[in-house]
Formats: sequence, structure tokens, C-alpha cells
Amino acid sequence: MIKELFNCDHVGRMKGGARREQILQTAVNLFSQRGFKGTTTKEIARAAGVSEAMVFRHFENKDALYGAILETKGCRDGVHRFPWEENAVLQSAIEQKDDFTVFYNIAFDALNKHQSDVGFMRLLFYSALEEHELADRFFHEFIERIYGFIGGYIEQRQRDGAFRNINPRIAVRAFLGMLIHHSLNNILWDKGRTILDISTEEAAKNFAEVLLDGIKS
Amino acid sequence: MIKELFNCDHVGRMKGGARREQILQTAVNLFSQRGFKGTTTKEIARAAGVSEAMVFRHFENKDALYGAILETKGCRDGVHRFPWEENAVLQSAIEQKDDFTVFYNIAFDALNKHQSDVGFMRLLFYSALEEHELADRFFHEFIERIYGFIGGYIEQRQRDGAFRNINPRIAVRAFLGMLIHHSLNNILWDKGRTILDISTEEAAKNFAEVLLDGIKS
DNA sequence: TTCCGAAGTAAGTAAGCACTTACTATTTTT
DNA sequence: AAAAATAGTAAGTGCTTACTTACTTCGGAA
Repeated sequence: MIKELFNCDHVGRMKGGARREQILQTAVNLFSQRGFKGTTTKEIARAAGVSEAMVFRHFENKDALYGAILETKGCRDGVHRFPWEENAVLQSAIEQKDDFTVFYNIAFDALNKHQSDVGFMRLLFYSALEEHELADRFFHEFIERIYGFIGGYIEQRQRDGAFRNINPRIAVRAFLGMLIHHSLNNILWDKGRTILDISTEEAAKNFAEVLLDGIKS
Repeated sequence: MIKELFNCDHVGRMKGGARREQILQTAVNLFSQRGFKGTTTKEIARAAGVSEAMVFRHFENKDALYGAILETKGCRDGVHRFPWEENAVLQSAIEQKDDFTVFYNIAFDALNKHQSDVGFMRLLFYSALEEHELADRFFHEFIERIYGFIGGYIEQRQRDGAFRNINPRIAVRAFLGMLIHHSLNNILWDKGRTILDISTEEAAKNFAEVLLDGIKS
């Protein structure tokens, strides 16, 4: 019944769809490690256990392969599913205006997501530097919605008199800055955690506290 | 009297040192736009207005050219000159324990530095992603000193009872996060400033305030 | 059992890459 | 003015790249 579409350690002959998926995943790993220009189609083929010609049977050219990655990752694999859409704890915390729980959950969620898909994070940075159009679209769609969401909550709490008078978007930038920079540090510069070695929980708790104390009335 | 060492729009024959410098600057521009692997030695030569062989007369190989960039940028051009080493206002603010002025100045200095050398910032990100060893060394030397410096000030103010009990390095990460993420946004994702358009002064003021309110007793 | 289409490959190709060689043109030194 | 040193190039080298061609192997439906 279950079509084993994602059986990746399969060795022999595979169905078209499955092989395509496997090449795609292999490419994500390699692109994220070495960048687009730093990865050869031969390497991708080897890592996927097929000949180079198979890569070009499934994807018209190297660029199309890259495009397919952003398409799949961006549209299908939950990067467009936002924290508030399925986090019940967060939802109720917002309703009850439990500020700490709200910001703690956003932080914890984000940090976990970054950590669980380091490959995709690296890929996004590469494509931002390489100024790939799809990366541009992705960022604007995603980040703009995040600013709208968190910014909206802050505005409401300002109207309640709970937060002081600060441009909500600056507060969002400060908060996202802590989160993204922390993840970036762990992914890019301080993989051995020599400068700062803390758990995701501790990071989320501290960042939420700093921001809340920093913007409350 | 003045040796025109930096005359870059010079067309004819140049002295060795000047040509070397010019090739280096050309390489910075191209590497920062397209990355190390995405830039060819032929492109560098063309952009510098010389034949490819000249690039290899001045630099043993492409890697050496990259190394020379980090060397020059890191050691000569003020990236290793830290804010506190020549900022008199900051120095006296530290002595007087004027917290806002301390953090405002650090923020303002950093944001300005980022903005004035976008090319180098992009280059650093590229090299972090491409995992160039020299970039690794650069980051550790530079960032570790920053953490030591700001973290040290926070520790002292904690002993004074002015700041609450928080891991100073977490506070530093939060603060640097705001600054670096803000610059990164302006450089990479939101060049048109559609999400948030504020001056450097405003950013520095707000980030300093959020952090200070966030960690004070 | 045959036979067709899809999965797969070995061995190319032309262009591009970092880097070299063998040379000429222009200063600078003697 | 001759010699030495420096700035410069055109035209390569061998290797790697993205991509193709012409072919073989296999699974499953008739």
C-alpha cells in the first residue's frame, strides 16, 4: 500500500519519481555544503549512486535542479507553515496575553527549525548572496509575514499599555536578530560552541526575557 | 612626492606595488559579488585591465589572492582595530559607567562599519559558507575579542549591581544579534528597506535601549 | 514469451578553468 | 648607450565542467 517514494538507501533500479526525489535531496546536501558553483553535477550523481546522465534526465540543467530545490523546500516542506498556524500553546498564550509564553514559544520554535534543517539554512544564505530570484521571493513572502504577525502582537500589547512606545518593527528586528544570529553562529562560525554553549531552551528563555524586559512599560 | 599608489583608473604601465594593490581591490569587488568559486582569474584580470598572467605574477595562485585580501582587510584596514581602541567617547563612557553611551557607541560604530564596507561583509559571509580556513581564523580572533570586551563590561556592571544576573555572553549574543542581523537585512534581503527603514542613529539608540532595559536590575 | 517503454550507463564533446611558458616593451641602473 | 631589471602579453597546458549521444538492461502488461 505504502509507496516507498522516499526509500533513499535503495540500491538497484528505482521508479522515476523516487529517483528524482533522491537526486533532489542529495543535491540539497551538497549545495548546502559547497554552494551552487562549488558542487559539480558529477558529485551529485556519484552521491546519489547513479550516472551523471540520470541527473540530466530528471532535471533539464543544473539551474533547474537548483530551482526545484527552492520550490520543493519553500512550498511543500513546511517553511511556509508558520509557527502560529499549528502551535496550540502559542495560540492560547496569545489569547491570554501571556507575553513570556508567546515569545518563548516563537523563539523555541524558530531555533529548533533552524537546527533541524541546517542544510536548508545554508542554502538560503548561499542563494541570498548569489542573489537567486527565487530566494528573494522566498524571503519577502516569509519574513514579511513574520514581521506582520509578531509586530501585530506587539502593537496590541502597546494599546493595552503593557509595552512601551517603540516602533514594533524595530522590536521584531531586535528579537529576530537574536534568534537568527544565534543560529547563524552555531551553523557557521562557532560550530564547536567555544564562544557560547547553551541549550535551545536556555537560549529561547533568555532571548524572550531580554526582549520583554527591553520593551515592557 | 606623493607616490600614486592607489591610482586605479591609471591605464598604462604601473609600478609593481600599485598594480598589485589594484588587482587586490578588483578581486575584493568580484569575490564579494560572485563568491570565490564564482569568480574566475580571467574576470579579475579583465576587470583590472591586465592579462591573466599578471595576476599570477603578483599572487602565487587564486588561494593566495584570497588570503592576501583577508590579510590586508583584516590587519591593515581597521577591522582589527577595535571600537574601544580609538573611540574617546566610548572610553570615557566606560570609565564613567554611562551604560547607554557605551552601548549606543558600540552599536553606532558597528552599524557604520558594516554599511561602509558592504563588499567586505559579503566576502566574509561567502567565506564562512565556503569554509575557507583563513576566514575561520579571522572570525575567531575578531569575534572572541568582541565577546571578551563587551562581556567584561557587563560582568563589571553586574558586580556593581547595575545589571541583573544573566550570562554575559548571552547578553552579548543578543546585542550583536540585533546589530549584525540589522546590517544583514539591509545588505542581503531588504535592500529597498521595505520592511524597516530607519537611520543608523535610530537603530543604534533603539537596540541599546532594548538591551539595557533587558538586562538591567 | 514477447516486446515496449522506462531506467540506466559508458564514453564522449565543446567550452571553461587555474595556471605556465616563452616572449616583447619599457624603465632604471651603470 | 649598453646592460639589467621590471611590466607586460599572446598563446598555450592539462584538467574539469556542464551537458549529450548512442547504446544496454530491466520490469511488467498483453
